[in-house]
Amino acid sequence: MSGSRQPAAVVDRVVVPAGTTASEAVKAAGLPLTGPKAIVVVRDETGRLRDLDWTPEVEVHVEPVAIDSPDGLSVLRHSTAHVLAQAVQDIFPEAKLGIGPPIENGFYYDFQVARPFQPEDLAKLEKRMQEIIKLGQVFRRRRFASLEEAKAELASEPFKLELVDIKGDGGAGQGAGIDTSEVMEVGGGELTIYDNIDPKTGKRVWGDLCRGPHLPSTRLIGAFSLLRSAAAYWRGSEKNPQLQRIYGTAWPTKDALKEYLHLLEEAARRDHRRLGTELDLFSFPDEIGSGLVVFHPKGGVIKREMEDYVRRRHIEEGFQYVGTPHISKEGLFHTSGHLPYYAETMFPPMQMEGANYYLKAMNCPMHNLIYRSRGRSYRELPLRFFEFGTVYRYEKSGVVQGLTRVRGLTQDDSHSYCTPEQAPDEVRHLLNFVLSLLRDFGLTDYYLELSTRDDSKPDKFVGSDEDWAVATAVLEQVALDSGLKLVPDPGGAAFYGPKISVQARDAIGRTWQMSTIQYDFNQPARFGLEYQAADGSRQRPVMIHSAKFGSIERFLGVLTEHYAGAFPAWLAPVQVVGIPIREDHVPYLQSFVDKLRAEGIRAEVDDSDDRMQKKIRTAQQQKIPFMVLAGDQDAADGTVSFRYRDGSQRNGVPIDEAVAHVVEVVRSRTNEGPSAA
RNA sequence: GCCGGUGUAGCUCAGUGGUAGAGCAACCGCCUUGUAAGCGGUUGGUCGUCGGUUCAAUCCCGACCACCGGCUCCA
Repeated sequence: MSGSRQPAAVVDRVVVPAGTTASEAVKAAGLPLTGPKAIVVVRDETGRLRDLDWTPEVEVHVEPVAIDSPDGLSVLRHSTAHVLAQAVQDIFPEAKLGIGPPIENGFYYDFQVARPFQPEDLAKLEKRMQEIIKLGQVFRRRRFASLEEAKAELASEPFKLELVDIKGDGGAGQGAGIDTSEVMEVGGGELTIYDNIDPKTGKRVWGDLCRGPHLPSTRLIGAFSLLRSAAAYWRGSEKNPQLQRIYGTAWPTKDALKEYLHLLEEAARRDHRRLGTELDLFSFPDEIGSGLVVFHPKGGVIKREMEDYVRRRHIEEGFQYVGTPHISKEGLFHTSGHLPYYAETMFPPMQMEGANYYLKAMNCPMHNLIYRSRGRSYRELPLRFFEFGTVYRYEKSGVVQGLTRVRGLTQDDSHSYCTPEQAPDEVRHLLNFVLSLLRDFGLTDYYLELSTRDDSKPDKFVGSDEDWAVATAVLEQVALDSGLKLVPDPGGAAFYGPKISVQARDAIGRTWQMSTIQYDFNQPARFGLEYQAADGSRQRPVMIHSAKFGSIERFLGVLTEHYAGAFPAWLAPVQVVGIPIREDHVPYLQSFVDKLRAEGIRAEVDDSDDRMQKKIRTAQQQKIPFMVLAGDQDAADGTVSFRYRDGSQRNGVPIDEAVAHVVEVVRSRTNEGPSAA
């Protein structure tokens, strides 16, 4: 979610004369030091952010950074995290400090406390934070003369000591994932603490090991809110103790905070789990088990429309539709190489006739068997298999979530077998195809991620360095050629090869990982896949895995949130509902609806004994694209009257024209409207 | 899997150590209506499951299941 971030105003550099503070220079340049556009830090000539009380020894040119710029917001949030930590230690003196970095739209701080935080605690902490902010405490940077000095001062903070020790190691051996640069200058040779000073007394009231920089004063924290608390493993490893994390958000102004909280509300309103119940789309019966969904008739309509369309498009793009079973003997997954890597996340095997059978967690091994079922010629390549393959994965109990993280899912999975020479074109073809499909469903804003091998963890990946290099280069080139933004994801590759994933932004700016394209040189070798080349020799194909939506279930969830349940007409479970003004208008509307049904439109008449206004309300709540009303007037004129979801109307439309209108909107597969506007 | 929270009617939620209530939905009537809730009535719950404490448990305790928020993980 990207909130109301605005691009930083282009500010001229200001000159800080030797021996004076950055603050004085900013002030001399006539820039604000308070208010919603306050300059809070400066960027020096090396690109490093500096506190406003930084006093360079020689004249420097610096770039003022405003509180509402991306960097300024990070500083604001980082400082707010400090205020939170101070409040926590005021109220819970035994609390030990973890780390407290800014994150997108907010911040968090980790603490070790005797008792996990309760919601009431957050309210108390917010109140204490308000007091601290009101005091206008000053953040002051202080440099430790030595590691020993730092350790002596931080003796009562075991986690901070650990961080200092890590630094003492020379910063080496830090694979465990935490960003120590948050608390200290990695490689910068500096160890600093920020003291919080009460401006009235000049006394130090609190302090925290931190690299900074910080706001000049807590007073600049315009608005903040603590959002939730949760446990988090120290330094990100489940082998370490769990600390209690408090998440919060902070903004330069109350209005900006309000706007962000509205966005969160909007996200909650769109939650597909809630809409799935309200619109009667799907449910997760306890009796079946966690993470296993059933689609109700209305959800089934959307799912079928999606599948029908996607199947047709695959066939148009040269894919051949195949089908495979849900279980297999274990040997198959040994051959493919999946079992050693994923045994823990596959459902445990069942024994039958002396063999172990696994529920399948991936489709590719079975597609490989189809490839191998007979000799293949180079003339067949690229050979493209596609299916809706339902797979089962034993997701840990704590991670199952709605449709986005399930234990049974249907992949729109394809595998292209081609020569290494054909691979770049095939990847390009797939990328264009997946983007066109996403566009067809109304997702038009995306960027790419390139997931590569982590060379420091060779046991997580199989294959030679050369093969990885080739595969990665092919994907990278295609990604670059697409012109889309490309974000690296080191270490994110599957064990058998690198991947491109498409991240799509939804209507309220959240991004979701959708399609993936993976280059795999491993499985063809493991399965001994071959084709006969033009010269008669036997050659090894490469295979390219691709899922367009990833999982049909998840994509339906994403679409539900993207459209807030108001699906485009072509996907809507009920496309038209007829609303009679009076009970005796039902037959008139029924004949209209029959005409629509003859055209394949999903239409019905609301013949309940509710009043017309109530029927409109019901149809609105069900987010039905076309409401069609008819009373005496329309019946006499041979017309109907449209009310659309957005409340707009088109009255007195002749029957045939009305039918043609609905049919046109539905068949166009437009993702807009419909509306009279 | 780990930490915390939650679990009462189809949905949203009250409630209490003495075997339960509202609104909406559903059903039955009355009303006959032109663009977001007409009126009345009825039905509906082993209070997530199992065990314990107690004369008595929906309420207290424990285990399990599920969901929510995170962490970790995500072929």
